[in-house]
Amino acid sequence: MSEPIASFSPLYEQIKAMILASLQAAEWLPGDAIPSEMELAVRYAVSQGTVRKAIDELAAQNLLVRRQGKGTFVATHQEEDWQYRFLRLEPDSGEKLQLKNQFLVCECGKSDSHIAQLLKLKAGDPIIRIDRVQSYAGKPIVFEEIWLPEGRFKGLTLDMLNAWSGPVYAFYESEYATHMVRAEEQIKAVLADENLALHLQIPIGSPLLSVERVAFTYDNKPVEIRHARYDTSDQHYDNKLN
Amino acid sequence: MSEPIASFSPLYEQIKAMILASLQAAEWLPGDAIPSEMELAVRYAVSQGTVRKAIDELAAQNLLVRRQGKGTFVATHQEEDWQYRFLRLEPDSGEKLQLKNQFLVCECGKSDSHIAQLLKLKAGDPIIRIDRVQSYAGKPIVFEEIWLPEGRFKGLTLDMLNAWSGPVYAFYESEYATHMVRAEEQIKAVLADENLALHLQIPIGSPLLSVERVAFTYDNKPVEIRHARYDTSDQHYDNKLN
DNA sequence: CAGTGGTCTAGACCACTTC
DNA sequence: AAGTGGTCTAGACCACTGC
Repeated sequence: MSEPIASFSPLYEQIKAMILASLQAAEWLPGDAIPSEMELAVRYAVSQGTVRKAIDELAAQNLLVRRQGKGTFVATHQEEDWQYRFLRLEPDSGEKLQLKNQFLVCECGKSDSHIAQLLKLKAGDPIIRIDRVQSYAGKPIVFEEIWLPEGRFKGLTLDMLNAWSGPVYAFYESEYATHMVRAEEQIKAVLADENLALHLQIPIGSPLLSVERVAFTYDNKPVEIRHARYDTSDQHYDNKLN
Repeated sequence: MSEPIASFSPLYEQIKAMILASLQAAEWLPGDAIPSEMELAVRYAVSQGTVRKAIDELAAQNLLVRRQGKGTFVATHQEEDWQYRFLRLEPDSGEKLQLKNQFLVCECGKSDSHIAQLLKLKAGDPIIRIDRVQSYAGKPIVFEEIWLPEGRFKGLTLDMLNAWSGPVYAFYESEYATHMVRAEEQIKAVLADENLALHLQIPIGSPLLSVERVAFTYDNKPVEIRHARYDTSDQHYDNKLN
């Protein structure tokens, strides 16, 4: 009888947990429809309203997408309007940002202690390091370093990346069954060093936005580190506060 | 019979609109409890569940705060944990940021066309301009210019600001019945000019985060412009992406 | 027309706060 | 014990999609 510590957990939370487990277990894949509310209600032996509340919250977290008349779908970075869901950079003009990708480096190495800690690995664990430049209107405006745990992204090569057109998160999804759910960014202002100046074709000492991102999958596991530098001469980082 | 354009509006949306209207009309003030779900259900002649859904969404937007057993309250910037709800700056150390305020300027003038446009005024309309510096651990790290429409903030003086201890948004709330609901920020990297270098006690040419904010009240009306510069040597702008 | 999600209701009961 | 929000149910009906 001793219901210990966590004093009380509503039914819909348990349903949420079970749906989440199915997502983690890849029982339903990104883009797929999950079973209807009625089916899930039967499966979990609860009322439709309870399933509904569970799905509502998962949809609010952007893990699921509801489409009236059609069903409820697993969120995917492949979708049109999801393409650059985590990108907050925006031209000052208000136009839509269209980025052109160029991958420069993709090599395997050993992680230093900083990256290892962020990815919850041990220092020295094998890691993939990618460099890329992104251009807008012919001008390079983003230089980005990416670190991935080699275990989850075995066999990744520069050629695969350059063959891919579209967002990197869609690539991870389709090639490595890894769906990014959320991310945390830490932003600073820095000065361009020689290397950055070269890649972004700007003078040394130009101000740049430094954006360090950790991205997470379903189980809240960090699986990607990014360190981007944005040239914000003609664009800005856009943020809504609620 | 001609239900025109907006084809369909659920009941709870209409309830939301009516609650919002009461908030705008200051029928319930920040910090106050609004009537119970049952009372509202009677008032609007709908079921409790419908009122509930309306309140749920307003609470999700941080306009209302639910407290089990106590009631539902109008959100306020006076609350402990709401003090710096819109401030995303955070020490790299992970400690809690404790800012010390110093107001430098508070003067009335005429708005230029840029500020006027953002505040939806006419160029030349009277406007209040405030400068301040904020320090952490004895070091000045934020320089901020603030613009307010003179109409809504009549009689604001430098002395009033310096007499106030606490967040500016709590001040607006208690002195000018103006509650901020959301804000939009545009962030860039810039270099410190002579003036900024002086205020932040850093070398000219140091990299700074430029943060331009527009803050809105209930009716989606912009009522405050801020242009802040953050020294991000030992702190960063923290952002969560979902 | 059948199937999906979306809205609305009415009622029971639980958890938390206050008196 | 009374009052608040929180959970759960069962059932009716509406809106949208696709066959």
